[in-house]
Amino acid sequence: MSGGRKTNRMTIADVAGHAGVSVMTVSRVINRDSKVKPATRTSVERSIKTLGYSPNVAARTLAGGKVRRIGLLYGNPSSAYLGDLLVGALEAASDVGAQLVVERTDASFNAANFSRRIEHDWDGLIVPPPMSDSLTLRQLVRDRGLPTVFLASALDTTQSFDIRIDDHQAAFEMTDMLIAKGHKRIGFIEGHPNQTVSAARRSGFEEALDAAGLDIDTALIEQGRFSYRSGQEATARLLDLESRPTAIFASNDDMAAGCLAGAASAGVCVPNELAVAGFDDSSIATVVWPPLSTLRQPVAEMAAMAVNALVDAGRDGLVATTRVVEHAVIRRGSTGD
Amino acid sequence: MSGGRKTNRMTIADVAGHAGVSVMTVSRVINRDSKVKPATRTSVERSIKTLGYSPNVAARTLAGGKVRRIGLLYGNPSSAYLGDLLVGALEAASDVGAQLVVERTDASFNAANFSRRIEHDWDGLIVPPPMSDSLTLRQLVRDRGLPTVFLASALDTTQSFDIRIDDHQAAFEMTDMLIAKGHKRIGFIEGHPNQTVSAARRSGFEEALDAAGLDIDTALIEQGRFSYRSGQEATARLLDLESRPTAIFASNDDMAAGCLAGAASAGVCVPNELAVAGFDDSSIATVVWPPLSTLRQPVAEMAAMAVNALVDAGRDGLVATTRVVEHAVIRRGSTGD
DNA sequence: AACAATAATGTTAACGCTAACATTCTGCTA
DNA sequence: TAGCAGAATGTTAGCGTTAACATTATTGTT
Repeated sequence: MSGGRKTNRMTIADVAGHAGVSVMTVSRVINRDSKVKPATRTSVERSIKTLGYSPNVAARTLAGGKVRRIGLLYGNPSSAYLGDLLVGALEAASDVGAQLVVERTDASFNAANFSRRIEHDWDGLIVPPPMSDSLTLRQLVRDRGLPTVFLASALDTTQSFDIRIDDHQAAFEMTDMLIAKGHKRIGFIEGHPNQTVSAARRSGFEEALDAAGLDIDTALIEQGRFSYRSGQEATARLLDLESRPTAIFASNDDMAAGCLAGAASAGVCVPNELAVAGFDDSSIATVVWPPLSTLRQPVAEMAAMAVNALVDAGRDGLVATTRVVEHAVIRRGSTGD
Repeated sequence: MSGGRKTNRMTIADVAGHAGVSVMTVSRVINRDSKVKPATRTSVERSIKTLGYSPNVAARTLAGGKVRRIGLLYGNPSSAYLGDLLVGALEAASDVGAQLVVERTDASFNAANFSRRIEHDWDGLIVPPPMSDSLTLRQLVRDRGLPTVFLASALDTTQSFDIRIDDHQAAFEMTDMLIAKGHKRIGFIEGHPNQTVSAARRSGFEEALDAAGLDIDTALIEQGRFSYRSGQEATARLLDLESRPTAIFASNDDMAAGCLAGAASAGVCVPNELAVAGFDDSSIATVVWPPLSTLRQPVAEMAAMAVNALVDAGRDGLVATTRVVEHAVIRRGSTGD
């Protein structure tokens, strides 16, 4: 058996030896201390990679007197997202030896209880949707001075640190792709009215039509709520129209999946008679048939960025900015690709 | 306020001073070591209470040489599971001051590279499905003496530490529920032939029919692969039969969702003309319409149990056992509840 | 009463890391 | 080219706790 209590896990000393520097230099690299020569930093980073080293949280906490605890609010019902999010955050956290503390919260979070958590449990916070659209929450963390990263909100703010994709542009590109395939009557299922990304995606859709010289027919635009059911119902209505759309662009994958079901029960064959596109590239996209063409946002990377931003900001606090990351149009069977 | 992280918290030494004993005696009291005179124990406990002392998790884990770093293999494509799993594991880990290290692995994992990780990166390992069915992996970790918990495998082994539900019994109960609703012709969509739970679930299904005095009609049993598509296709075949089933029990929720789609395109109304049941209570279950009746396994708790088992076992290694946890039949719209 | 056992307690050295200070390089001035 | 400021790196000393071993009480035995 493993008997020996002395596990030979990599320590900072091993890395130091491998890189031919002192442990302190390694520590500086890990902690993003500025006073390290780029060449040294690179070499140390290579050693870290080679040896598969990752810092020991307990030791850092003990020695540093600090706690690098990052809270992550979750409660996303369409929670394929959650898996990706956690994986990305966890990987980044383990690289820098931070601890991830997850917390379930619904929209009606309790501000008092929340304050206590801020006080005692978190040194930083990551807020994914739908909570990232909460102005109350944004205000609260700003007041309390808690470094916080908001994910995937289309809120137009310069007061907080946000990481998101360009939803407008993304929707534009997806619509453009459909137009390029020859579709002229494209249905659109809008997202939940409470979430800021909904409007951004819709405006991207409309701009693309406009740019292609196509009319914006409001009869083809249905209000959804980001749920499978709402997508299914919206589709039923769209397929009931005098002149049916030949494509439907749903504002998320859940609704696109609902759309597929709606098409099936209306006896409409996807993608031959109807092209369907989703948004998010969540796990549901490849679980349905045909697999959904959709728009990928790099959820895991965004989470990793959030962790790194918080860790980097440790000393000086987070500077309010919005980082817009790359998205990608993913073509799959539902649009005949 | 929250700025002052350098708290003058009580340490074990303060308690020792106050009680007039050595730090080690205090440590023994805290750790419930038997070899402490009752009088001493009482006195130390009083001092602890008086001073409001509570042990420092970081220092304990550092000094204790217990399991600190727990690997978690992921790569489950139907990854609503992943979110739950990570949340459960993360919560438990943060309670005991353990560190979670996630790692993506596909079935064709590289044994050599894996060994290195065992050597350096993990003190314990959690293996969810589908990897938990890998005999190769089981052998590997056993050889290397790495404490490992396998989740949700129906593999019949006494050699490793497993946490799972009773798939056979669970499938039995679900089937029984359908029978109780008056269904006499129940279709069954079996899981992927590579995964051990598939057979367990099928045998539970068959036993329930048997117990109710119903025939086992092999025409009503379709082979699936745990995917939406396979569920959809199996359903198409089942609904094509001379005498259709009035209910279909799919071995997981993905296939049940596919079943819903298959029913819709065949113009069969769920639940009026066909009851549908799934298995797992994954997030897809409540995302589709009607929401799926399904069988819940407490994924988050199982993950938490795994973390705790690994931490507890730190000293003496994990004793091979199988822990069977409670499942529950969840009734929702797809069976008319 | 003297002496093993055994129980109870104490001492010392890690655990892996970082703060604070110490030292050694750079590049650049005069 | 000596000399110096500042950048880069190194050294030392803990952080609070427990493992392992060392020592001292206590008990029972003859």
